[in-house]
This record gives sequence, structure tokens and C-alpha cells, in this order.
Amino acid sequence: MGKKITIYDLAKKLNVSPATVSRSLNDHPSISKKTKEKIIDAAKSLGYRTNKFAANLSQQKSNTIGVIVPRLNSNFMSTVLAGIEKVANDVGYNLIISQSLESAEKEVLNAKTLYDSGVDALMISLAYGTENFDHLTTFIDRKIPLLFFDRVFDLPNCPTILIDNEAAGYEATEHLINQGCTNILHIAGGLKRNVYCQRFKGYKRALEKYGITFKEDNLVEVDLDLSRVPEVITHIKESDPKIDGLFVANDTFAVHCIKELKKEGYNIPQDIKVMGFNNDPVSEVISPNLSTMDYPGYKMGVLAGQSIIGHLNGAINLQSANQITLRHTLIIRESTQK
Amino acid sequence: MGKKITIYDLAKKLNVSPATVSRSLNDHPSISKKTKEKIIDAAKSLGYRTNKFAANLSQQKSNTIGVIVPRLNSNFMSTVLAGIEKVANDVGYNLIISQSLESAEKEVLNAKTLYDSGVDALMISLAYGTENFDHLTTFIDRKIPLLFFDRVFDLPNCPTILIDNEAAGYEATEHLINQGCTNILHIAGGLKRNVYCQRFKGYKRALEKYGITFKEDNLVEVDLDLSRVPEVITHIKESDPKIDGLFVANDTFAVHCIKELKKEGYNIPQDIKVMGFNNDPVSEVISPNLSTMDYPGYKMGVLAGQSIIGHLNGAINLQSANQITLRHTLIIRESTQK
DNA sequence: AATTTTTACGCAATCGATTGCATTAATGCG
DNA sequence: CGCATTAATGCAATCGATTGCGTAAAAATT
Repeated sequence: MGKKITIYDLAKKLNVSPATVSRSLNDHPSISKKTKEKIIDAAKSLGYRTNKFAANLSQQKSNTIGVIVPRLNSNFMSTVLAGIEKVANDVGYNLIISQSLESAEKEVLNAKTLYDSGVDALMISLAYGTENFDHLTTFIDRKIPLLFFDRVFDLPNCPTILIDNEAAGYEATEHLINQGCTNILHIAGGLKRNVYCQRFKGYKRALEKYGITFKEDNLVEVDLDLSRVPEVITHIKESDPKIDGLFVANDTFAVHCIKELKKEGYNIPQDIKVMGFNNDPVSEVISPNLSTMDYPGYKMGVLAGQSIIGHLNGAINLQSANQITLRHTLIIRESTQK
Repeated sequence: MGKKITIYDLAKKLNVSPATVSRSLNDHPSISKKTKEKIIDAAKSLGYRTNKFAANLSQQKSNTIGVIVPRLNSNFMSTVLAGIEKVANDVGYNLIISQSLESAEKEVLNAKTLYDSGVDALMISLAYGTENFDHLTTFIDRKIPLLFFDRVFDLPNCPTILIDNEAAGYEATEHLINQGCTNILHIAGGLKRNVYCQRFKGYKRALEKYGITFKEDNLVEVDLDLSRVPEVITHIKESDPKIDGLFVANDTFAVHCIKELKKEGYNIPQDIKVMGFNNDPVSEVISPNLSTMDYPGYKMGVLAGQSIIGHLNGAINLQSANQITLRHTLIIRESTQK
């Protein structure tokens, strides 16, 4: 394998100008079929590969999309990413993925780096603590498409993709109530984030609807790290009147609550009925199987990808598809049986 | 926010040459402290951000590392990726991540794209079916560092990071034997890949060591997709003599086997003892808890990242750290109790 | 055949940062 | 003070592809 070969090499070899080579390779209409073929053949046989650095510089675009997620290694996120990657890859976009690790500061740094890297668009799912959005408005100011998914925030002209967390929270709670629960504890993630805040709102609305008074004590806001399970268990043990229903904002946490509750001698669902959220694979593994809310991660990724790419291609305009709400589905399993 | 500002803008504003600006920004020794400070201050206050396209073109490097994995959405892989991302991000490298979806063809395409994108290095975990490595030797030919992790292949001068799958397979099988199993079924992934092939070898060696004859019938090679669980169950049900031990090459699959076996009336571990592999979170959720082999994904990612970056910086040379083998740990839980 | 219109291609500037070499300014030294 | 060093900066080419504009050649028109 020799040196990298450039359009200049091709041009020289074929006695045409570099401009012609470039245009041929890009299938520009004003080049005759013959020359095009000649050049493309030569390019192929000489193993020409376009230098993206040069192309990027000259076109001021990178064919790259930046993605910032709270963490890569959660089932939900990696599934969303799989969806995004699929569509991006299919149309020739690269994905630069970075994780904020739930830190607002790191999110800012990530955004800066991606900005510097010249991504053509940014897709983001916010960290727990992000409150300031200057790192994102930079993108908007520079007309770089910005899309939120799952953990969204309302910025002008930014499409968002999510589910109706309020309705889902409502349905989850309603289900528990229908199963006979009257004292339902809700374990929420950071309430700054829409996903948790909305689920909580739904929870409250369901209580109201069924004439149950909401008690501050029945809301626990944690970061959903498993190390926080014990305090939740304590909370439940010390509850008076006794908690008889548990609505947890994510399956992983719910599953570990069940494990601990079982250890403490609780019968699930007889003593406490438990609802999760996400339909994570573990929900089908725990015994009793966890009732949960299905949350279409892969589809979310695919739609997010399609949306941003359509947008980059000018096919979709911002106004028309400013918010996509995906369907959620209540999944009833053993953990909430009467 | 106005237009993007360049070193030329800065140069003009400060009455120096672009060269001086560039050198100042890169802390070149031959620029006086005063001018450096002056320029850096101005850059900061004007919000200068270096145009990576230009820098890349001129330096012929991208500060970007390509990663190809079979799939993003598995707990193990996303954990490894989290580790890689962490170290890469800490030292200012970007990660372009793509998934082969276990298809050799897509892996080739991914490799091409990453090559074209000018990644400074490539890290890869192979798809099930990859047998030809031309798409990777391209990198070697062009002196682009190439590293394998987990699903590796021995190419000259390519560092690999993995665990001792043979030993782990041996220990897993030995444990089953020690617990009294005499007819152990092994569920393997594609045997073309080292991880599965080696685990299988370890399995066989353990059998031999304990005087058990290996039967072809006791090896099932599947792609470990959950849709394949039923056929495994059938296999077990029809086995004669009865299978009393199951060594599955990954936890997810193992867990679903347990679920199905329980449905079929088997008692785990009384009737069949089950060993998984990976120490996936689900292994602690299934009842009975699954014995497994701990496999340090995050650490693998971190080491892989450090290795390739050290290498890019010239700190580590290829020869010295050509293969890193991580420790694995047998984790004994309920599913293999006597 | 003369002229207009198309078609096909080349010229040269551009994108923004980097860097080898030359040059000027500052400093040192006898 | 004059010359040799050394320090600090500028010039201009380079990285490789893209693209507006101009022009020569071919085709169409009358």
C-alpha cells in the first residue's frame, strides 16, 4: 500500500483538472458521462478515498452527529443509541457519542467538544442537574440543529422526542389504585428532569382523581442509584399507615426494591404491589415479574435519528415536527396482582 | 453571536501574523510570554474556537478514535464503551462508535467509514462471522493503531485486551462438576470467535480432567439470541441421560433458560445446576440467583482506552503491552448449590 | 454558414490552521 | 561600540477538496 492518493494524483494521471475529478466523484451534472466513468474507474482501481478533513473544511460540514447521554451503560440508553446509530449509519452519518455521567459540568464540556468537532447536529438527553442551557443555545445560535430526546427541555425550535410521561405516570398509579392500593409511595428521579417530574405529576393526578390525598411523605426523590435502595426500604418499613403500593420511576431500581423487600419478609404483591417503568429486561426476570410501563427505546432512537437527518437534509422543517410523542404501554405482570 | 472567528481575525485585531496567533494558542516555545498572553486573552474574550477541520487537515490527525462493537445495547458492551468513553474524553479524544450488528459485511462498511473519517486509531470487538480481515489490515498498513478487545483476533502488532476465556470456561465447568454434575450441557456462541471457542475448550478440558467423556451432543452452538432458548429447552428435555448441569456462555441467555426450565417444572439447582458468564445485572435478579463468571467490562474499556491513547502519544510501544489479560472471578450463587 | 445555446471542463480562490525557513529585533560579549 | 547570538515574529507554502465564474468546444437553431 503506497501513499494516500488525492484528487490531484488522479487529475494528473488522467490529464484533467482536479475540479473535474472532484465533480465527477460527486456526480456533478455538468460532467460528461464518459469522463465521469473514466475518473470513477481510475479512482476505484487506484484505491482513492476522499480525505474527509479537506472535504469538511471546504464544505463546513462533517457528516457527523453528536450525541450526549447521561450514561451509555443503561439498557434504555444503549437501546436508544442502537436505534440512532442504525439510521445514522444507514445514511452515512457518523455518531460521536459522549456521556455526561449525570453531571451538568461534564455535559457542558461535552457540548463544547462536540461543537468544536464541528458536528452537523446535536442530540441530547439531559443530565440530572442541568439547569443552565447556554452550552446548548450556542448550537441554536449557530443554526446547528439540536434535538432533545427522553430527558428534554423546551428550547425554541428544538424538536423533542419523548413519551407522555404524565399520562404514563397517571396510568401506572391508576393501575395500582385499581388493584386496591391506597397508600402508594412514589420513587422519583431528579424532579428537575421532565421525565421524573411528569411521572410524578401523573401520579398525583391519579391520586386526586380517586380521592386519595397526596402526602409529601409518599414522594421520595433519589438519583435512582442502587446504593439508595436501603433508605427506600427503611422508609417503607417505617411507614404508617403501611405502604401498600410502590411506583418506581425505573425498573432497575424497582427490581432491587423487590429483592430487598422480599428479604425483609414482605410478600409481593400481597403486602405491597410494585410498578416499575421502562420495561427493562430485568423486569421479566425478577420474581414476581414486574409490572411496568413499556417505553420504546429503539424506536425513540430511530425516530430521533430520522428526524435530525431529515432536518439536515432539509426534508423536514422544524415547525412541522416539533415534538414527537411515542406511545407507552402499561404492562401488567405479577407484581401488581390482587 | 456573530460569525465564527478565525486566527486571521485575531491576527488582524492584534496586529500580528496568523502564524504567531497559531503558535501562541498552541503554546509554542518561541513566542514571548507577553504576546502569548495578549493573544490568549483576546481569543478568550472574542470566543475564538479552533476550527478542527482545518487543524485536522493540516495535521493529518483527528483526535478521534473509532470503535466498532457487535451491538451497543448489551450490558457488557455498553459498560465497556462507558469505560472507553471515560478515558478518551478525559484526554480530549472523541469517540465515533458504530455497531456491526454481528454482521461481517456491516463491520467492513463500518471500518471503511471510520477509515475515511480519519480516525487516529481503531478499537474493535469482532462480529460473529468475521473471517476475513482485509478491512482491518488497511489500518495496519497505514500505521493506524488497531486494538482488539474481548472478541479478538491475532494480527501482527495489534494489542488485544481480554480475559482468559479458556481458564474461565474451565473453572466454570469444574465448579459444576464439583457440585456434582456429571452430564453438563454447554451453550456456546459462535465458535469462530475466541471468547466462545476458548470457553468451550476450557469446558472440554475440565471434563477430561475429571474423567468425563465429552459428547458432541452436549455442545450447542447458537447465536445466543433469546429466540433460540426454546430449542435449547427441547434439547434438555430430550436428553438421555438427563442433563444435570448447564454452562451457558452468557448470562442473559442463561437467565432465560432458567425461566423456561422453571416453567417446565425443573427445579434449579436441584434438577439442573446452571452457570452463566459475564456477571450481568440480571444474574442477581433471577431466582435462584445465577452463578456466573465476573468479567470486568468497565475496566476492560478503561484499559483499552488507556492502551490505545498511550500508544497514540508514543508512551506505550506496541511490543511492550501486546496483550492484556484481565482477571476473571467465579461467582457462586444459588443456581449451582448442591 | 453564421450565430446562439448548451455542454463540458479548467482556473483559481477558498476553507482555517500549521510549520519550515527567513528575517528582524533584542541581547550578550569582548 | 560593533559584531555575534539568541529570541521573537512574519512569510508563504501546505494540507485536499470544493465551487463560482469564465471559456472553449460541441450542438442546436435559423
